[in-house]
Amino acid sequence: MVIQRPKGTQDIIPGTIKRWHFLETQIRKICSEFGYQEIRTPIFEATELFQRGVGETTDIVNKEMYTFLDKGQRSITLRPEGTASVCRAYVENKFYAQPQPVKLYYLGPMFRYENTQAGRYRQFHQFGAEVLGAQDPLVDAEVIHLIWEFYRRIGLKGLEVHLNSVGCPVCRTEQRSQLQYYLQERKSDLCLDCQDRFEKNPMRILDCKNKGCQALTVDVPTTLDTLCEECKEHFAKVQQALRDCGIEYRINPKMVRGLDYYQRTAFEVMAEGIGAQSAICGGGRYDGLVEEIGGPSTPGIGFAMGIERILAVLDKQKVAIDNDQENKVLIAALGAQARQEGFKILSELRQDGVSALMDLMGRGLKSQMKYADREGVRYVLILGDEELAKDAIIVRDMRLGDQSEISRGAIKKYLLKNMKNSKYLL
RNA sequence: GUGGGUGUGGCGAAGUGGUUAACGCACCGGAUUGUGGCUCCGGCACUCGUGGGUUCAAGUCCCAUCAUCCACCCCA
Repeated sequence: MVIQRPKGTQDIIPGTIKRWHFLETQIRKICSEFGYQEIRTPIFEATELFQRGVGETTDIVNKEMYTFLDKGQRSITLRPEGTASVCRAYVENKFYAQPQPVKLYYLGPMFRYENTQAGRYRQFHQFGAEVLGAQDPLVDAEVIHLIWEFYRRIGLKGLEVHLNSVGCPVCRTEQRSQLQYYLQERKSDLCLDCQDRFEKNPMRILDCKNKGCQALTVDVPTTLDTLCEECKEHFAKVQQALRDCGIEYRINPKMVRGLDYYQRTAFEVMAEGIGAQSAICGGGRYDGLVEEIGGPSTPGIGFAMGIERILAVLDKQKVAIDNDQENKVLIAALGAQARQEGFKILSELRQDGVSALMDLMGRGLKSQMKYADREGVRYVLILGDEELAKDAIIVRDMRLGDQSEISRGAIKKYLLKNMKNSKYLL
């Protein structure tokens, strides 16, 4: 039997890699402009990092991790997200001793053992950024601004930013008791998941997708109703700063993210038309996380976006990615001697930085022309016995459909003169 | 983890029990013995996802299994 790729994985093949390159280029560019430096952390980490960082009550840790014992009996996990690793690296490399804040971004594969569906894979890719060491609400706005500007640049439209504040540990206590008090009598009407959440993580009942639970929680005290004074002020400043940089957002007091580490600001970006998995970006503030994994008390905020989902929206909105592969040259050689000579010319052109091809299948001239046409080649250099004898070569311009015979030594000069886009020549 | 749909050549897609499994696209070659994009002609299938079973006979029916798609849950 043919061996297939594992469930939920993909081969990113030449036909689509251009779109990845486009996004990767835009990501590096905007991060550099906003003052973020790339960090590359291991693809696998000690399992405990995610248990403590992401949280024991989350679905990610409970049922979605790729965990195994290595030959030294260490429990290892393929990273399901990037934030915990970045925080670990911040502590391990003593970034807290550098000027703060430390602004980092990452781009790479993540792994979650889930059932696949549209926009959901087991190996998927995230671009994320984190700011560590600053609690100023302006930082929250800067991070969202980066996201907003990135989507604008790559040409996505009609996205919605959902914003909320889930409070700090102080308001969380109040939130929890008010919520439990309110729901106490109707606990039995909640879905089974929510009955479970009632003790473990009552806040998550707020964004349960179950219709019955939603009906029961129409008037519940939300995270915004129970914010402490400091959190309230922080949230107000974040909103002011967002308005100052022209970002449209929608407050959603029932949005609670599924990772335990979030505090205060939480946000998601939603897109339409790509199936049920419409969140293309999620993030928030996690002021307790660095300390949780053993570092000094350090505020932090960040986001992650799914590359595959962005690509899905780009496809859906038919955003054109420009193609910079132009001005190719193909050498059409006829006969053994011409092939040998043609190969020499090919290598010389390549040394001059010209994007050049040659037939490698022993095709006849007609087929080589066809091949050139399909490869989008602009110039075909024809070399046969006749040309060999005269030390000449025919240059055919495929777009104009005309051709002329020139001397072998004049090839480079001819191409230089005619190729509009001279970046392909040294 | 739960529920539904699908699985025929590189891709798309007929065929629902009975001779050598249509067709379209792509690919290769020819018509034009040294010249592309159009046209015409021709070529290109060891396993109809895999493994069992029913039957004189299965791509067509049954079971299992795998993959894939969609949805729930959750998330990027």
